[in-house]
Amino acid sequence: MARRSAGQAKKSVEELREEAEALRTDYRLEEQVGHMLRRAHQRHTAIFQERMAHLQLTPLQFAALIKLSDVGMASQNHLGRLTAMDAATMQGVIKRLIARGLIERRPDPDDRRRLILTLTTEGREIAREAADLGYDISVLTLEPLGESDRKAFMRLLGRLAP
Amino acid sequence: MARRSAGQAKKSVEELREEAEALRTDYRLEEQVGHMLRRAHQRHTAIFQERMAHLQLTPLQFAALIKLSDVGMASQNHLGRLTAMDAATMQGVIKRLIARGLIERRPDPDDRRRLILTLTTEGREIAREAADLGYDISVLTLEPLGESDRKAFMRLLGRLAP
DNA sequence: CGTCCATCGTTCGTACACAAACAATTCAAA
DNA sequence: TTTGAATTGTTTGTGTACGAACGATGGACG
Repeated sequence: MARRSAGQAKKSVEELREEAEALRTDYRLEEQVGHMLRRAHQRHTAIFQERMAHLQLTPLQFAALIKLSDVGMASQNHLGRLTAMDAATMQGVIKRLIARGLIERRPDPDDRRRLILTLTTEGREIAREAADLGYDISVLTLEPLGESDRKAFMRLLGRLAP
Repeated sequence: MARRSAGQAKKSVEELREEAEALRTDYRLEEQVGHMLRRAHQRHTAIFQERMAHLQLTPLQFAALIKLSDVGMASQNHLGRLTAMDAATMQGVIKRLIARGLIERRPDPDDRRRLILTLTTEGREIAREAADLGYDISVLTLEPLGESDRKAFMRLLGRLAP
């Protein structure tokens, strides 16, 4: 894991200083997975924002809409798990979608803890339209890669996002 | 019950329904780059948080610290560009690092718009310690991949984060 | 010399992201 | 059957993320 120098008995101050120096410039931020993942994600959301501008949907609102259209209905927490959002984040996302009239929320008669979410008619329309754009956005995001690189990347990325 | 006859002029209700179904499930959220990038990034920050817990550094605070230790000194906007943060985000990150006494800020005598950032002694120490952990975190993040897959992934990811 | 334009840092508003604590409810095990 | 653990949704607090507008400064141009 962290760099360890080969086992030697004693090290001079010089050697220690040199090692420390090497260690300092050795770690390059722009080559680290985390930083690159963040930047790739930044680029993707920029593309997303641009293509989804006229629908005024954020990536998370989009995800919730699409997923809800898949499963028909779901409780808040359940939809959150399906879209990889925690309950607190879901709170805000759903609130805004309800305010826009794309989603409806009603209590579950069988379990009074639950709130059942469904799409409104308008929500269904927007979801359909958005899914089309979603496809374009994915293509644009992967544009810098050739066909086979694209497949390879998606396969590997899938293993880092279990 | 629905018998599927090959190529016919008219389509049965069954067939139309099946097509619609196929179309609906055609766009699968969990297979889209954006969603997977987001989840991979989530996983990485979880690993980061865990390993960096005792230093109490967030990924962005870490990035600013490391980069500033690389370049010695920088204006806020400049450091922001080096770490891929916009000016508004930088504001908060720097504010918290100054509050913790890891960074110092003083006006640039040559350009009165600029604020020059430098590490404090403690900031330098923390940066050094954090860089070590940074290695571990990168390794852990890429752990699900084998050696050659790791290299391939980083190469491809680099093209999506220009 | 003045004017226009870019850059610097700041603030405001919106939207994630998630830990932590909470009340209400459900469910399982003693 | 009653106690206790787990689940559901909510709120609070901290920290990104970024568009948009702002005042102050600097530099290039005619």
